[in-house]
Amino acid sequence: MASENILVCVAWPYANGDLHVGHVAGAYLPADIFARYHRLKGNRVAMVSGSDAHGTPIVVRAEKEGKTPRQVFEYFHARFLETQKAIGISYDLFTHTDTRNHHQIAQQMFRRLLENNYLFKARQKQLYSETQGKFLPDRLVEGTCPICNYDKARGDQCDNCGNLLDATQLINPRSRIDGSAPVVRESEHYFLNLPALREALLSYLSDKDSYWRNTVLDFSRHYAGAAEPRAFTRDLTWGIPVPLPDAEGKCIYVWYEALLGYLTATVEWAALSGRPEAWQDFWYSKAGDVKIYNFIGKDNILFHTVLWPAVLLGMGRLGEPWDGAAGRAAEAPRFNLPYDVPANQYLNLGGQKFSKSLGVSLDVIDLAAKYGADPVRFYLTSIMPENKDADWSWSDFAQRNNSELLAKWGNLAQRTLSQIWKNFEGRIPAPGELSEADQAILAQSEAAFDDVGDALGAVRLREALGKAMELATATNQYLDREAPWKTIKIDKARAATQLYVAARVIDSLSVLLAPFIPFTCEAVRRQLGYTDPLFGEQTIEVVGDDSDRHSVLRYDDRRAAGAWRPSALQPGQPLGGEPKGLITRIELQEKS
RNA sequence: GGUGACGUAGCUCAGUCGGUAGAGCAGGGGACUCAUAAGCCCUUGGUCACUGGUUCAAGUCCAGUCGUCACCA
Repeated sequence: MASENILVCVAWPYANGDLHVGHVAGAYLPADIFARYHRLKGNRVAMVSGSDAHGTPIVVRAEKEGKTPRQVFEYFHARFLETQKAIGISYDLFTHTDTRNHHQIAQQMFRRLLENNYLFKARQKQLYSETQGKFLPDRLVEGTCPICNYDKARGDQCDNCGNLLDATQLINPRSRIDGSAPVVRESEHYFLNLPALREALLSYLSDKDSYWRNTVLDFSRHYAGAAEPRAFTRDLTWGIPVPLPDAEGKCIYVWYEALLGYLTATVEWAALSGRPEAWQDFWYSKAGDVKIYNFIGKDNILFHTVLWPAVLLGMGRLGEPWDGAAGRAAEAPRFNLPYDVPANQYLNLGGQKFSKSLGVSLDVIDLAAKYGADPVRFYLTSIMPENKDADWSWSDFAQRNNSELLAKWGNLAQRTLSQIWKNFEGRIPAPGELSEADQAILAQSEAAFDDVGDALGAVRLREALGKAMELATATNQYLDREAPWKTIKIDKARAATQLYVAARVIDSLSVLLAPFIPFTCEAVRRQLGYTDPLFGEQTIEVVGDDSDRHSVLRYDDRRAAGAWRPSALQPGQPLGGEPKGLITRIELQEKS
């Protein structure tokens, strides 16, 4: 089968607060599972994301803490790198939006959209703070709600009656920064002409019925069909400046340049890999063998299914050369649009939304350190909010870990390998003739590569994990029926065959489960005596020259030897030492 | 307010073209003992949110209600 190019785009975390398990369950983990599967499958994979470094909340936080916006975002960016490494999110590149590369391409985007007439200027009324000498973002204004008279309504929405507001309608508006009263001023902005792209967007959305989630599709179509122009610029200081002489003090609206990060991160990844053109293999459709997947949370759906495709369509004839030197080729390739946007719902904690300010949070690094990355990954996959919101429960976490991950998978490897270790000098025993039962379980393990693979390919991850676990259960059943611990007392050759068969299925399982619980699977692989790893290595590196130095997460796959195919375990292979338990029991005390 | 999705056993979820509900875990019972008191076998749990409609027949289609969530100047 021809190999595919799979671009795994992951939502960009906003760098003004730590990540929590909700983020992991919603976007990063599903993306990682999916990317690992495709790597094992032998496809060309690039998984990219980064920190969203710009925008108002970072400026506000910086002002509050007496820091620069850069200091704030760099602090969280560094923590993002550690967090994602700890939980094993295998980005080919996790960068950020304040790189030279990103700035340059974002300004290119703006120019091309303007040239192609998808941006137009219009005046907009906005609240202006005279004490601060700048326009106030809606959310930084407070006042009395014109609908319900609640006196602490925010500029974008009233928390009391729930209605969306226009900040200029607020009665007695005041700045949330210094309490002063802002005035209404007109400001000129660029707007993205979505109506002009409506037909193209609806056409793009027209063939997604068979595989898009129903939480995504109808919603997107409805919005695309009624799309109005949307502001593309903001009066901001911390962002990417609009590249026009008469646009001082205006930046590209942070959402659009953050979305562009999928493209700019791929460009940066290609450059760092020493093949600067490689990004085109994912973004320009040459042979129809490219698929772009966007892993996001449900709050971001419209941005990825409508606004981002609109930008890509609008840039449309952007040619090959980013420097523009070669001009616009008449037949320049078009950008690939997202093939699938498998948006997840939310993961809550004790029925409440994750919220740092309310103390509703779970630190990912802590969890990984205390319980191991795989138990957390396993549990989060089991409850992954693919169709509806899910809830983190400590008792459920412990139960899943002890009764499923440990009992079925960890124990299966342990019981098999320890018998081999004790009775066959620590080497994979040589099988004799295979019985029907032996052949049946081996056949089941081979079929699992298709079953589990199909579900993974369709981004039905919970289902895929369930199917892989079924094989583990079947193998436990096989062992109980065959009882090699009894056989060995009367027929050692037969016991050798039984344990060889079990070890071989476990070897297959170490691949089938690897996308979900890579750390445990690597450990089993080492115990089976392999010396090369399934996956590559994640590293945090500093890249760029003096004026553009930044830290990134990278993935080096040169040693990766894993392949999505049934085990060909060699008899005689020495085990990698005395088998040890893979999973630790979780005993719950105080937490519920 | 508008749009969309979701609401099935204690928990997490399946239910394809409509034919009176399934799995894993938890709970109960049993035989074994290689294994981290794990594994295996058997088993108890459901007015499928509510109301009305279409139909010989609805968890499954239609309308409405309630609840949850997200998005929308």
